[in-house]
Amino acid sequence: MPANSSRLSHAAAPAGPTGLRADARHNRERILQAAREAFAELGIDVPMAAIARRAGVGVATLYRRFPTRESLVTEVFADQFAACAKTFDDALADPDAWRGFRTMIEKVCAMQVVDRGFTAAFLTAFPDAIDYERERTRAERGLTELTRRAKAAGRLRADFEVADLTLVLMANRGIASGPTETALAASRRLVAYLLQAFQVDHADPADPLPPPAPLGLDHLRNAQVR
Amino acid sequence: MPANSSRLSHAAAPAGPTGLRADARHNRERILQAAREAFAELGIDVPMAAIARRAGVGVATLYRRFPTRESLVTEVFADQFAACAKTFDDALADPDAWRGFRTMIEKVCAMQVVDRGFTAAFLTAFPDAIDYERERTRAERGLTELTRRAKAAGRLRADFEVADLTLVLMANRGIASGPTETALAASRRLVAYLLQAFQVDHADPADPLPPPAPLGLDHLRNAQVR
DNA sequence: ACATAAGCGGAGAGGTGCTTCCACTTAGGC
DNA sequence: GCCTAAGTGGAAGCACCTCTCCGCTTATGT
Repeated sequence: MPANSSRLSHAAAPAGPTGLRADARHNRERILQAAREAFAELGIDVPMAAIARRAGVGVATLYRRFPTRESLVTEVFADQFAACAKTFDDALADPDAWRGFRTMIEKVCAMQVVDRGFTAAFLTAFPDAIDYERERTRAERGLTELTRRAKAAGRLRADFEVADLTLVLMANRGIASGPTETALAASRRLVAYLLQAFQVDHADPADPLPPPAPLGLDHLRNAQVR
Repeated sequence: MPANSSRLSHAAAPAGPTGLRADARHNRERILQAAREAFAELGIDVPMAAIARRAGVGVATLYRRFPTRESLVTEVFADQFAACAKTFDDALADPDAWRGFRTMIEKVCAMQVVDRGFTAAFLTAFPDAIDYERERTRAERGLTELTRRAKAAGRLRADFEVADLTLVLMANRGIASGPTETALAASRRLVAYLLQAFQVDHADPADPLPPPAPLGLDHLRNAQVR
């Protein structure tokens, strides 16, 4: 690749961020699809080779396109993020503050169970993936607002903290093993219990909650749960 | 080792199950101690070599004494089991059925958080470790009785299922990452919420729980949570 | 059609953990 | 003190995963 620019007609192509050859672009898609499936089924730790095999390409191709596991995960869960963000927006748009709050929790927890690795990707988040950072801030803002509104509507107990949402996600994560159907049923029941406990008329002044743990969404990082 | 039994005075020794040479017995203790620490700090997946190093013995020694990781875990968590069993007994002995039920949950959850790998050992349980099986049956019986009594006392909601206790443990397991102090605080708060939801006066007939997931204590097996 | 850069796959280097083998050391009964 | 079986540690054989290098293939503009 000499700096000599006498003829650059060749490498021109679509020039955009997707300036890939047609076949390469196609392969990229296949890899993403394969990774999506593999992550969902086996968790984010699946060997890169397994993804490559499933995609029908060599490992080298995989690595060329996504130099790090992180970059692959980031890309794969991009739309999952979008879905998650949409969930927040929907919740915020709901005129019934409590219903918004409630369905938000229910939906996110279901997502978490159905697609293993989603949480890991979203919250465990590789610290330096910029987009994640942005999304997370956005998420945190939405959650705060949802909480505020649900309290204002007089349905959410006053001693509920935004950090408790992290608590829910972490707890729900513990549920996400075993066959999806079972896990989903378990998750639904757990969430139902928790939502009942979160309602204002269930707070018992004679029996106050222990202080909230200092948990931010980023505390799901050290995912070492086994 | 010729079958010739002309002089068997040698290999006699204490003959009991602990018929080990003094130094070997000593090493065995050191291994157990090291394993206990390692499991608690790093989880049950710590490399065998790490345990050996910490114990100041060679890997071979470790493997000779505990041919499988399972056998080591079984041995290490034996007393932890005893503690757990005692918790059940205490709970059953409490004249206040609800208090018994409640403190049982609180204590077990705390144990689960403080000593990672405890759950894994106890519930994930290697299917064939006989003692575990027995302990688990015993545990299940105790839990059933505790549940029954708490309901009879009119404090525990009627639609609570014994399987929900598994739910609590699984949820709590999701909490157990991060520094112990934080995890403990989080766990305490989660448990408090759940206990409130479990009380009879919080059940809302207009808003029934989703059906319980078919979870037995043994469903914590496929521990792949990450 | 052809030249050329882009793309490709597989082999293999390097790292980590599990488990076994084997030559050496040592406890402990005589 | 001596002898022997019991015990020991480290090295080596596997298996698995990550990531890179390199010679071959193929799309694509002219």
